[in-house]
Amino acid sequence: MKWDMLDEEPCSLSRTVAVVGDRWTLLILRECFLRVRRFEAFQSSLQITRHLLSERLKKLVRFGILRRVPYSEAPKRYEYILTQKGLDLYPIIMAMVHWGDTHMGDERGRPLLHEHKNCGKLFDPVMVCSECGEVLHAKQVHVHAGPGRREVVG
Amino acid sequence: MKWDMLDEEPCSLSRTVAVVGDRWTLLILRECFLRVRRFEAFQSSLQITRHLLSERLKKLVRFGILRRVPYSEAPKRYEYILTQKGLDLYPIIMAMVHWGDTHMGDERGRPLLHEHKNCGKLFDPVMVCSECGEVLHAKQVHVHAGPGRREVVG
DNA sequence: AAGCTATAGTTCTAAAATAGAACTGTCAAA
DNA sequence: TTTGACAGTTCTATTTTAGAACTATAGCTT
Repeated sequence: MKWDMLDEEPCSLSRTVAVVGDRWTLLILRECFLRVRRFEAFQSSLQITRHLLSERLKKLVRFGILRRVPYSEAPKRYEYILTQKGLDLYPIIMAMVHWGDTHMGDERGRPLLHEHKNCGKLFDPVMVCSECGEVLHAKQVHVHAGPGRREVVG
Repeated sequence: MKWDMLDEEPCSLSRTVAVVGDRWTLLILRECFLRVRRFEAFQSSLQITRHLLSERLKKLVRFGILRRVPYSEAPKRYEYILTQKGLDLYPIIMAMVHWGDTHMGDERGRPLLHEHKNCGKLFDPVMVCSECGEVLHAKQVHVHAGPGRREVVG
């Protein structure tokens, strides 16, 4: 499979993977959610090569996940800010953080704790059914072909 | 950064990314959740090269996400089955599917629909706070350093 | 005015990962 | 005895990534 075809597959997972399915992109997004916005800041906190950082930021802008916003004229400088489409990636990032907390921890405990401002408590993210509110488990879900399905499933 | 160090970073996202942060691994996991279990089945449905498929399956077994279970003696043949650790990746996969449904759809509609067996309805996955049950948004979450934090955040 | 620093990149070469195809080994069925 | 299914492994060519150096703009320092 060629990767430039991945975002046209009849599969929502493939299409998401086409955009955020590589290591650096996910780490860049982590920084975005931690309020990092500038080229140098991404570079020094991630130790990513400048070349790849430049590439990935362009791609995220192209897909509408980041906006490139000028913060200084003369010299022209820009920062990268999450769009709504980008903010909507939050559940993906949090699901990954939570899985890492649960299954990849060491004896030192969690690197970060998350507080929900609405209720004031430290929390874990939980995925529930939009209809009944119950916690979701893979085995309780049945998959149907939808209208956008062609030959490949997903 | 070297990728073999990524799973030792003091960051749960990095550690998760070290395991499932590449395109083929995520697509293989999609197939796992769609009940695919055998080498040939993965290969033909994904069009992945046999070399890489072999590599990725080994890695997923090594990290305890898949179990390699014999289903035939003479000739010895195995299938790959999600462990509990693997099943726990479901929220990540579903979050990606949902983002793709929302932001990467085309005029044909969704490729797949999901039915929750418990309530019988077609649903979307929603991420909520474990403490108060409210829907989570990035801006309502405050991040604290936890005990396992060293220098890098995440 | 000349030189240093900060920021945001681009360009180059070497190393690593992936694609694509062919090959191996085991056994069952025709 | 030959063919086919299954689960890989091995090989070369191409693409991607790493790592370092370089470019460009402008402010600040001496």
